[in-house]
Amino acid sequence: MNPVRRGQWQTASDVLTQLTRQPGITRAAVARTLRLSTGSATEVTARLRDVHLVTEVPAPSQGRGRPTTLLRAHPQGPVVLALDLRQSSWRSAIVTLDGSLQDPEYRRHRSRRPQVVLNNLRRHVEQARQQYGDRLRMVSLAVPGTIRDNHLMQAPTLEWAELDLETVTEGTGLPLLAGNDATLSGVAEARTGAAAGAGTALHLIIEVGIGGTLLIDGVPAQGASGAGGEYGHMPFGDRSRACPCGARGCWDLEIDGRALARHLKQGRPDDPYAYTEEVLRRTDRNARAAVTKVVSALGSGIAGLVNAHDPDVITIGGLAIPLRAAAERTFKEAYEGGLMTFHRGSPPPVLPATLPDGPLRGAAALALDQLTTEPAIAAWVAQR
Amino acid sequence: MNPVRRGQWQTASDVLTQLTRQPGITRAAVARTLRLSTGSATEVTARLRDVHLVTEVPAPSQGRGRPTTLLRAHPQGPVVLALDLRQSSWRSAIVTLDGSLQDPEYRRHRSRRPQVVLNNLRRHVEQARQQYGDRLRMVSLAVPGTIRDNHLMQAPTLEWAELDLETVTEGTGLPLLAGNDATLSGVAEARTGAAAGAGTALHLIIEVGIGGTLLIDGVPAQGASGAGGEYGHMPFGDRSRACPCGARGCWDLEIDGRALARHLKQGRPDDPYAYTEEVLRRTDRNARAAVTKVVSALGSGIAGLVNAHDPDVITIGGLAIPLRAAAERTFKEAYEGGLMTFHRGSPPPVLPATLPDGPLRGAAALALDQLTTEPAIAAWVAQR
DNA sequence: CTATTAAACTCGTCCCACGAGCATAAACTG
DNA sequence: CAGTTTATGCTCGTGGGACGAGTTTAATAG
Repeated sequence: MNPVRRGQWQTASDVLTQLTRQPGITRAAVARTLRLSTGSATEVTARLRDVHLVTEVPAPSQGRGRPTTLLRAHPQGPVVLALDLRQSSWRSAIVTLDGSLQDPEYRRHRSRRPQVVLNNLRRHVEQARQQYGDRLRMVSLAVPGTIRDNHLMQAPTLEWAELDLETVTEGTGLPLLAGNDATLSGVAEARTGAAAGAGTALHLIIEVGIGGTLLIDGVPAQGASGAGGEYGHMPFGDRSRACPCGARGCWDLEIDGRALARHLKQGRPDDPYAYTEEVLRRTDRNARAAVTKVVSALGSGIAGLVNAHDPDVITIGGLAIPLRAAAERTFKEAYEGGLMTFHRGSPPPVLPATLPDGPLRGAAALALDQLTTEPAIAAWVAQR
Repeated sequence: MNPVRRGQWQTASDVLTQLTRQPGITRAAVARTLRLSTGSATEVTARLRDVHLVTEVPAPSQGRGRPTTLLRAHPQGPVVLALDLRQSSWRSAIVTLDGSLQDPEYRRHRSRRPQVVLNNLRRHVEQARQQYGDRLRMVSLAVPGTIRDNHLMQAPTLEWAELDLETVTEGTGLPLLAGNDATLSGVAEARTGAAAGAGTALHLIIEVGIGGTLLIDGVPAQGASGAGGEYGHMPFGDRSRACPCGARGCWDLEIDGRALARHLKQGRPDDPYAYTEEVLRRTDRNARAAVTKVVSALGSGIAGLVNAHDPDVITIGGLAIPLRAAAERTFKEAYEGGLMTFHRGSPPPVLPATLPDGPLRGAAALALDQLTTEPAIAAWVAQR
């Protein structure tokens, strides 16, 4: 990376960051929020146009005054390939600087063997590389498992062993950004979803076990190697229970289908996700009691995390939404009861997540963060 | 705050930040780490000299070549008043941009009544204001309690009720930065102590209960209102036990003198800190067993936090150091046993904190962060 | 004393943010 | 419909400051 002249592209970088964070923003609005003079705004947009980073389209007029323009990603501008790997399928999209998703794809796995799946992804990357050439700058991948330095460490739902994910971009020279799906959906919520604008947000999602992330100004606390956010493996539960993760008393074991089955005195369900949905549909007393216990464990755990992190807002996703809905009162009691007294006056709201394609959007967002840095812009300009 | 010209004082700000983070750094070293050309280095230091922000003293020569200079805070440069309020005393120091502490003071409280103590602090602030005039830019205050927007919410050791701390700077127009002492000592450790250089660090300190903070690149995760870091109030403990904080099953209740007393079937000690030291001095079987239980709760709790945050390093302070030392083996087992399998290959090190005046230094560091921002520099220059 | 080395200084160049003044495109107004 | 109001965009002169090439300086090594 060549040394970039200090201050060069500084304002351009700020403008592009605004654009990714608020797609569809007008040029005048950018100038206002960045406190740019109209002269600077003219200049910086002209420069960004010249280097094929943005285009402008007339904005619908909003009252008096000369109408402004909407900033859009340039049709020959840089793009990111976002991938979302799930248990039985994967999806992808090409993402532009204004955060819009193009060429969405959805494919079911024919085989779930890691090599086969990764090979399919690699072919997809190569194809995008063919189609977009140098416009494709980065590949971002959401995975339902613990990620550490672009390696998959463990993936309970996929049932894969440790694995190097960089094979996906091998040979293309494209940088890869792999991340946990729960973390990435948290990023999406914190930027454009239910936690938009929050300084500190906590995102939690139940599928099999519970995952999540702490977000500070929209940036996930990923830890030393990117494995942060494994809230399911904090010892909120019964120490006599061993968790497949290797630890004991994990919260994970108290809040998903496995916990429900245990309360209902049944064996470990094959598919804890489907099993949870099943139990939620039941109306009998035993099922309700089991759900209540799980919801209580959920609420008090969240309260503990609120005590620790003091978030502005908590977003919950996956099964946490129907679980809470099935026992709102229990949730409220467990949540508020677990808070330190001074939080109870106005407990931070626990909101359902709103973005269905959260992991994909979050993956895209983190990749776009890279593209809008000064060095990345300078590299893009130099290469043209 | 006037709009500051974009990019103005950018490099100057970077240089000053370097100076606060590595006191005693040479001009040549700054230029290298910031990748400044020698021309820019000459220019920026000249400018900083002109506005009384730095001075240079000849550096001891280190081999061949023209000798460089050490950057020092200018004798007429801006300063911060750092205050560290403790249970039975308070201390203060004037801190300059190179992080050196001047005019250290140490006073015991004559009365512990909040109004009296705060009044003494206020008088001290006024005195510093007299002495330093406009050079004094900010007051930073470390408090052993939960802080929220410069209000003290609860302080178990001080036994104070809710309180507005801004009375301390009232009438002076000086900005106040109040923070929890454990959080601030974490800042100090992450900048110049045992966790120096860590991207993600976790700091935990046991006095009465356990406090701490998560630090990302030396910046504490303070949460929505600054009350983050109350790790003692996560439900790692027995849910049947109510905590004075209002919640149940708090970790706090498992790792300090109160826990030891419970294990030893004694009542709540008046001074849990002194009580812990007492028990640590005992060599009888009961005492050892009680300590072992507490150390085990400490180790497995830390493991849970490592699972959640994936820090590079954990620093422990206060009674956590002698407690662990009293049962190293138990600690290691509880800690490593509580980690997710993939962390066990190289568990993040748990290091004793090294800075005795951590809260004071951390308070100073956060205040200096403010002083070295571009707007603050511009304001300083404009005012002269 | 001379060569070597690392760092500082000088100066021309260029990028770009800003502000003042002017131009423009819409919506109101009578 | 013509004039007014309003928000925005454009032009251009100014100036700060980062950079790099070339030069100078102050130390050590031999």
